[in-house]
This record gives sequence, C-alpha cells and structure tokens, in this order.
Amino acid sequence: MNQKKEIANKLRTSGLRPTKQRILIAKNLFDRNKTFHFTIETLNKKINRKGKEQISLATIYNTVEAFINAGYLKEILTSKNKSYYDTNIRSHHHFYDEGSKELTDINYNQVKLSKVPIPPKGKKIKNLEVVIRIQK
Amino acid sequence: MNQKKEIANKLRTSGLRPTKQRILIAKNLFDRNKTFHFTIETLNKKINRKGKEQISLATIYNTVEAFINAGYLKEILTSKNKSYYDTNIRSHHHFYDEGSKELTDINYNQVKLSKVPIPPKGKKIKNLEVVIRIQK
DNA sequence: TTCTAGTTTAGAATTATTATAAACTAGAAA
DNA sequence: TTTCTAGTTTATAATAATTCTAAACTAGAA
Repeated sequence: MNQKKEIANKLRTSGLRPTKQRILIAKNLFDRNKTFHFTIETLNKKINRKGKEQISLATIYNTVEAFINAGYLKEILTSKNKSYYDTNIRSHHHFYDEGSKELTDINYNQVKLSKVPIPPKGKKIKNLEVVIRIQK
Repeated sequence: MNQKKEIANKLRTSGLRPTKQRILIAKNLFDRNKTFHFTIETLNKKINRKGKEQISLATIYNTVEAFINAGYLKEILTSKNKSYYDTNIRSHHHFYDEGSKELTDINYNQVKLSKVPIPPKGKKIKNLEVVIRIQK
C-alpha cells in the first residue's frame, strides 16, 4: 500500500487527482523493470482481464493522454494509423522493421549525433529520435 | 505528351499498368522541383479541384500504396493517426511541430551522426531518419 | 476487333479516436 | 464527520481515416 501512496503523490505533483483508475493504470505501466511499448488496445486488454475490476475504454484513453501531458509517457513515431506509446520518455531511438512493422529500442549509447540543426525561430526542441529503417 | 510517355514507361517498369489516373497522380506528385509532403486528403484536394477530371478517393488510396510498393514514395513516421507521405525517398530528416502538426525538411548536411548501431542479424539498414520534435 | 486480367469506382464496413452529458467521487471546507 | 463541488469516469454517439466489396470499365495482348 506504500506503493499506492507513492503513485498517488506522483500524480498529485502533476495536478492529477489520484483516482483508483489512474493508480491502477499507473501500476500497470510503471511497476516493471523493462520499458514498455503499448497501444490503447494492448493496455486495455491487460487492465480489463476478466475477474479484475474494469476500467472503461474512455478512461484508458483519457489517462494515457493525461500521462503524456504530465511527461510520464511518450508517443512513438510510426507509420501505422494507431497510436503507440512508450514508458521510456528519454530521448532514445528505434529500429523500424519495414517487413514486420515492428519497433525495437536501440540503446541510447549506440547512437551519437555530432551535429543537430537549430530549430525554427520561436520553437524549441522537445526531443529527438532516430529511426533506422531495416529490411531483409 | 512526351512527359506522359516517360511516366507511362516508368510505371510499366514497376509492373504498374499506366492508367490515366495513375499518370495524372504521378504528374502531380513528381513533376515539381521541390519534394512534397502530403496526406491522402491534401492530394485528393489537389487532384479533384472543380473543373478537373475527377479521380475517386479509393483510387488515390490504391495508387499511393502502389507507388510506395514501387519505391516512388515513402511513408513518413509521425505520431498522428493519419498517414503522411513524402516524394523524397532518400534518407533525410524532419522537424515535427507538435503544435501545428507540420513537418518540415531538415537539410541533410544540418545533421551528422557519429555513431550508428549495427542492425539485427539478417537485416540491413534501408535508411535512417532523424525526427526532431519541436514546440513553442 | 475481341477478350480478359487488372483497375477504378461508389458506397458500405471497419477501426481508432474524440465528444457528450449524466453519474460518480476525492478531498477541501463547514 | 458531513456537505459540497470541480474534477473524473462512464456508456454511448459521433467523427475520421482507411479498407473492403463487387460491379463497371479499360489497357493492351491475341
């Protein structure tokens, strides 16, 4: 239950009221040792397994959006017409397999940039992602 | 009319029958001095302006897919739930404005990578894209 | 000129997401 | 502790992008 309080405090510091739905979703997303790529569909299946307390799909959408705005999640760049999210919010990079359309993480120290452009006037860089398209 | 024949031949070499719809779409996409970012919606508006011969939306979808498979177009990676395409199929980079959802090209010599990972076994690198997310 | 596999088309179906508005609840204030 | 209300959740409807379907059309080989 200590963990629950920790999550509740984390949510409060972002101006998010710690409801039981948000706490349950946060537990599912962040209480793991590996970072996690997911879609709304996969998260929904994970949360709403029979026998568990149910959370509506609308709340899963709302919560993921709230967590992105709070900086807890990052949306992944893909060419699919479906949103993919990542619990790893640091600047990091992916292989994108054009055959299987699968994304895999690239360890951040495997990529180094020696030159980065200046952003357009009035804008600043939020993050930077290298996507390496691979094929057979 | 010579241009029309050139396009027709190009299409034939890719196993695409050069129909008048495909030729018209190819003209719109490739007969320009700058590379072109577009969505199905913008391409459709451009093609189906009143007074012009009309092409059905389904054909625009089909043709863009055929052109991607033929290697004439590249799908851009974004976090939008809408497909973006690019007539520039070489490795190149983009700014992605999270506010306006606009993509702009980054001149290739503005980005330099000093370290690139080895691709997974059995795969080779097709191209590499840096996406820099910007915001106000 | 005929024939047919490939292509186009309008419209229906599907999929992901966002909007709506009524019911519920966390937590501040009484 | 109880009351109150702004923030949250929810089922469902609406919207948006894309894919499917099957009938009509056509490029080009025979």
